[in-house]
Amino acid sequence: MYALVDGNNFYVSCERVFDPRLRGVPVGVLSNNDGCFVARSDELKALGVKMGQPAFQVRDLLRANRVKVLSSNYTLYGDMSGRVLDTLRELVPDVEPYSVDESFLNLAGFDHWNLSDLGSGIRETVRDWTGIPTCVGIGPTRTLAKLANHAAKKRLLNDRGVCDLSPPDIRAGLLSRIAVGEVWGIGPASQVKLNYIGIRTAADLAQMDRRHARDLLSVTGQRIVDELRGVDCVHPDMVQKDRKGLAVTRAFGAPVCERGQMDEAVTAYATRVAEKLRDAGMATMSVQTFIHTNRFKDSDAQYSNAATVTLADATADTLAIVRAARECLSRIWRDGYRYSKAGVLLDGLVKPEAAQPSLFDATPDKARSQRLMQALDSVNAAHGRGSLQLAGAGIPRQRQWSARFDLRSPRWTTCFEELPMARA
DNA sequence: TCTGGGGTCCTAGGACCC
DNA sequence: TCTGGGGTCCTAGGACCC
Repeated sequence: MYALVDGNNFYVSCERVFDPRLRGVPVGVLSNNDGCFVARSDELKALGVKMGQPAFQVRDLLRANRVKVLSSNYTLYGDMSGRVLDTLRELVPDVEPYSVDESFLNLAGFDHWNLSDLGSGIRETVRDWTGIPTCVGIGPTRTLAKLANHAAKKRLLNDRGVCDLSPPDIRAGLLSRIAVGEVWGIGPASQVKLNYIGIRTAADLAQMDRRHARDLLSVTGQRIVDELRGVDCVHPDMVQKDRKGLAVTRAFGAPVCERGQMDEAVTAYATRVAEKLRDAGMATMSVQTFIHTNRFKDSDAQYSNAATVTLADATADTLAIVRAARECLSRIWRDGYRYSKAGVLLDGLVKPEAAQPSLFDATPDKARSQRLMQALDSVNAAHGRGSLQLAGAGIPRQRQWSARFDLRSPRWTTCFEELPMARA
């Protein structure tokens, strides 16, 4: 059996832990650049604001209903996510983190427990220890646990925030009440295909011929059918593997029209992605840079392009990655456009020790590079990210391209200057 | 005026080889 | 009119996830 524990409106709940004024009122958290809603409280959902909806489209609604709108505070959410994970690990030995707000628990060894009670206990403990409300779904496979979690959130069986689909009869009844598009792995495109042949509910999909599912939706579809029937297929993405790629991509706070500005942005993104690379303990063989204009502005001339540099030697050196990213940019840059976004992507990551050395030893002084990167990382760890950076990344306060976070809450848990104050 | 970011897997098709 | 066969590897693009 598996349980899926999922934070309710996670980003909103993180904000509410530290600001009681946000409780009981409509609250929304915006994406980077204060663009789209990425988290909504129940009150905001009730007003009809959709996931991913651009904020400017609902400005009047937000004002009329005095909606509390916040920029995203990823530092806070990351820290709270870690606290929830620590709590879960106190309760169950085998925890598989799945996303910032979701974890699967492997309940092997809990056979003699009442699983509903176990789920309730987990909810209460997480709530008490971290302040984060969750829902718990339980089922024989991860796909069914995920579906159970959906049912718990929508209160399809009860309003206790826990849904246990381990009894087969309850499972069969519930699956027939859930649209096929709610099943984990069935997105809009697959849903259209399935509906077209008369498959509308999760129960219909569970009864579908496996081979037919494979023809229609590839092996992924076949796996989903098996999982819905209770056959554990261990989703490949659940197995802890080394990361394959890394990216830093950002929309600009204001359009970029000058090469110098773009050079700064690409340098800053490449610097950041190199930090993430070293943090993951990996090295990269290839660096890609892309730039594009605002596709939503029909009145603007459109341009989009990307270039890739393949390195002779796997590296995690900021200088080498920045150099490659800027070389890519010089190949794709065209004057005369209003660019809205750029990104630096690393692909084909390798463990540094497993990297195949180049025949021509392109980086003869690896030790020197490593010492330099260690020095860079330790200064930035001690004094905050960006304390020590390449001159080409521009001066932070003068970056016209950097994203807006006008409504960001304090970093309550990770920054001494921003700790919450209590008076007694 | 204003429309996110960062991942994974799968498949088809091209390049290349003998 | 006729224009090998059968591999492998790599990449781009689609679909999906949160």
